[in-house]
Amino acid sequence: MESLEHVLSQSVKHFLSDRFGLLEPPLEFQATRKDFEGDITLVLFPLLKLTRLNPAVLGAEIGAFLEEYSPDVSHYNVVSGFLNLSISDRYYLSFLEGFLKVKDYGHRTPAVDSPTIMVEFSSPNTNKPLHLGHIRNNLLGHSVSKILEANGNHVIKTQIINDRGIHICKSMLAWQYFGEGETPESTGLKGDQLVGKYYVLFETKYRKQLADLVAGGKSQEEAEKSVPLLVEAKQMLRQWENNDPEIRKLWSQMNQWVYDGFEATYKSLGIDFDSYFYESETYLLGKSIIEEGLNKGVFYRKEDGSVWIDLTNEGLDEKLLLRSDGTAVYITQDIGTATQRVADHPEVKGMVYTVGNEQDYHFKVLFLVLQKLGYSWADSLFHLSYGMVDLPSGKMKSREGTVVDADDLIQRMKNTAKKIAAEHGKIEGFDEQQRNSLFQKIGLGALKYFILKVDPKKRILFDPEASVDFNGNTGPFIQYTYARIQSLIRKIEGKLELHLDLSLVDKEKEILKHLSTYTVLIKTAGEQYSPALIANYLYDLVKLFNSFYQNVSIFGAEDQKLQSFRLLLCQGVANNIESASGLLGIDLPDSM
RNA sequence: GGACGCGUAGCUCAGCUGGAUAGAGCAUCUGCCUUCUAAGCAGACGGUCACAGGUUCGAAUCCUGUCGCGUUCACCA
Repeated sequence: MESLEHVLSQSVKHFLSDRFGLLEPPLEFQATRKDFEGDITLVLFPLLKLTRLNPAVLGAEIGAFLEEYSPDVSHYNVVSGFLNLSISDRYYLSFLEGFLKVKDYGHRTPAVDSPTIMVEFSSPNTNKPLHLGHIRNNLLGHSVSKILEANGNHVIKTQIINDRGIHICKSMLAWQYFGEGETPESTGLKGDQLVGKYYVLFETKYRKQLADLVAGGKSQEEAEKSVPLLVEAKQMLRQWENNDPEIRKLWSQMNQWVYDGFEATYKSLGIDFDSYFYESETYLLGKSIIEEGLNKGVFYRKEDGSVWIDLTNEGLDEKLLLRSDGTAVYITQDIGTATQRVADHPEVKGMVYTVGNEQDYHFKVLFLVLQKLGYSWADSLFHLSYGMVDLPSGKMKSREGTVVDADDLIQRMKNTAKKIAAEHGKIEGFDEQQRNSLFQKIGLGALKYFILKVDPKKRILFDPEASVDFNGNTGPFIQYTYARIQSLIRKIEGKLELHLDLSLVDKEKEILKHLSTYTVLIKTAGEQYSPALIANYLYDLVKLFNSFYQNVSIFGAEDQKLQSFRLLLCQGVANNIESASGLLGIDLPDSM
């Protein structure tokens, strides 16, 4: 179905062309403001100069034309420079008819030849558990994946796991010294929590040794270089790089513990991946591409042997790509990983990197490098950059123990859901399993919505003391509305038929108007990689619905036709809540 | 110092490529459960859209400058 705006544009263009000879007139439609009569408004200002008419006259001419020739326009009024058009109820009713016919109205199903986009998110280190920052990353990446799918793309969800380096050696070393053979099984701890415990222990012991050295008369600088634990950790990293079997074995085992732990967290977040890349397998990649770039003259070599790219023409700096000793730096590896991904998945046409905004500069450089190397896919790279999640006390710092642990937080959200549900007392008939599933849905719904409703590029202030709200502009509000509708739907007897010759009240029409913007919303959310737009849409929808629900009687409708329509309207809203919530990864309960 | 991002009600946030009197939630205060789920609805209170210029019929939105907050500019990742 063509959008209303499109249909009206065509008519108005027709008119302006016949009447004034205007071929490409600037037409700007917007929703009519509440205080005025009408549904959709044409802004006349841009047309005044071109037609040499004053707004009242021009508005009346266009309005009269539409009223006569457009079946959708029932009447019009002109207020200052705005032509307000009232749209017929029939239009909205037939819109609903079409809306109900398809599942996930407004979403496009990927076709065989649709583009494939790789979305990277999460990408954790393997030395400690996930925290609140990762939660934002995961929720964003996962939601954007779904939004891109809804826009008709194939999506491969992936991550690059930072599984090697000094950080994991620290955990390994501390475990060797102090672990006494502890395992997730023996302690009952999640694997990532266990490994994280030894990382923290390493840091504690390290600082103790450092302090002792300084107290023993060494300078700070000298001491930092000679702390025995750190020296050993570095030694361990060298052994790892030399493929020392013992070290590799321990490394594999501890990483596996961490992966199992991460999977449990992903599972409770409702998140999954299609492919995994490991830094241990990709960190050596990229060097050959640097050689290529040298040959092409994209890069240059300094006297000491290091390789650089000059980005001063792009307003950036000169950037190191390969150390003078020939070893790779961070970006070397990223160049390698990107090309590896396309080698593994030749169908990939674009990539999205979900990484915090502190790496904005890095990705600018990376994308420029890849473009200059001439890869066809390099123009379709996007850094999904997001703001930090800060605490009232400032930045989260693992060293100061102010990190909000992901598993803890999820558990706390569930507990809050449980507490509030108990206060409401509406779940008497639920068995244990139903209750748990409900608390899970609501607690996580609250958390996901809380994080996703904020524009990705803004930082989020998160106060762990002031618990996330469950009233107002929240996930549970949306879930609650859905549950209310399900309760209505359960009461339906017989088959519902939609008649198009009804007269609608404002509250009904407002909902239909809102639903009719969904298709454009999905497109915009995809273009802007923004789950926040979906969240805000959902909130507006649910608010409109609740106002309708509380002010218009559904089963008390005057006649059968009207009752059927209202129930179908509820059905449409429920379907739409389901579609949109799905894009945010928010699950919906049938009752709560 | 250069670059990038942000600055809207006491707090947390919306405000699309400029459009009518800047919107929600939380908090505070009023009403509404004998009728479809009150995690709700109806309403009140609350704003020099950081500041100053500019562009124009019109600016929270675009441009310039200033201030504030954050990030970044490593042969770290």
